[in-house]
Amino acid sequence: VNRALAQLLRLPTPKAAAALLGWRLVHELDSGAHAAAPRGVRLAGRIVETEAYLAVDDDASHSARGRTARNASMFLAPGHAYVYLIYGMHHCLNVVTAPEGVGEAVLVRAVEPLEGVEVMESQRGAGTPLRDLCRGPGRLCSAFGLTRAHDGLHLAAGGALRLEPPARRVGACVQEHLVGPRIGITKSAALPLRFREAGSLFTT
DNA sequence: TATCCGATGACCT
DNA sequence: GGTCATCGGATAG
Repeated sequence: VNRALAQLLRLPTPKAAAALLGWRLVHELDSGAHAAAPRGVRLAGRIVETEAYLAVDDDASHSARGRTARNASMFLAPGHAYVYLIYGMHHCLNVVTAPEGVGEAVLVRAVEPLEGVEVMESQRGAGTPLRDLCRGPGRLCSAFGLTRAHDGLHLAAGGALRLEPPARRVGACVQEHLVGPRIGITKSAALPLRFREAGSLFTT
């Protein structure tokens, strides 16, 4: 459906992770689903931090020990969402990459809030600083209302949850990104597979 | 069936 | 910088 996204997701996963910086994550909430959103609301954020998880030589990847009920969507075709529960209480959103059957994905670690900030605040807790609304994979899922119910959805199928290309304004595309080790893992911890926008105030 | 532990976040000092 | 909440998947027995 989205040619640019399909093309991006054909890149090797680390390159795709870097290229997703600047893209927008969009979630259109059902009308009436939230008190603060009586007519339906569009939540949107600009991706500023990602991590790549690979199918080979990556023990930190959920796909490292094969396909299970939990990680099945990681093996779907590129563009699907892989959403999982971590530490029994937080959710994390991944964008599936690599051809169908190959378990690779990009973890979306942080976005810069663009639209629907009031609803994000209501879902994250009143008084949450703007900078903290979507800084961290669990926080952004909380702000966007993402759960296992969104696991396996396709992000370029015109549904409520989708990715949209960077806006055509100066600075919308990420000019420069920083590369470093991934966060919160113990296995394959040294691999340089974390990407964040240089200078962003909204990264972890 | 039991045990271990994680791609985290909130709150404390 | 440390602690803890909280739970389901993976693995071992």
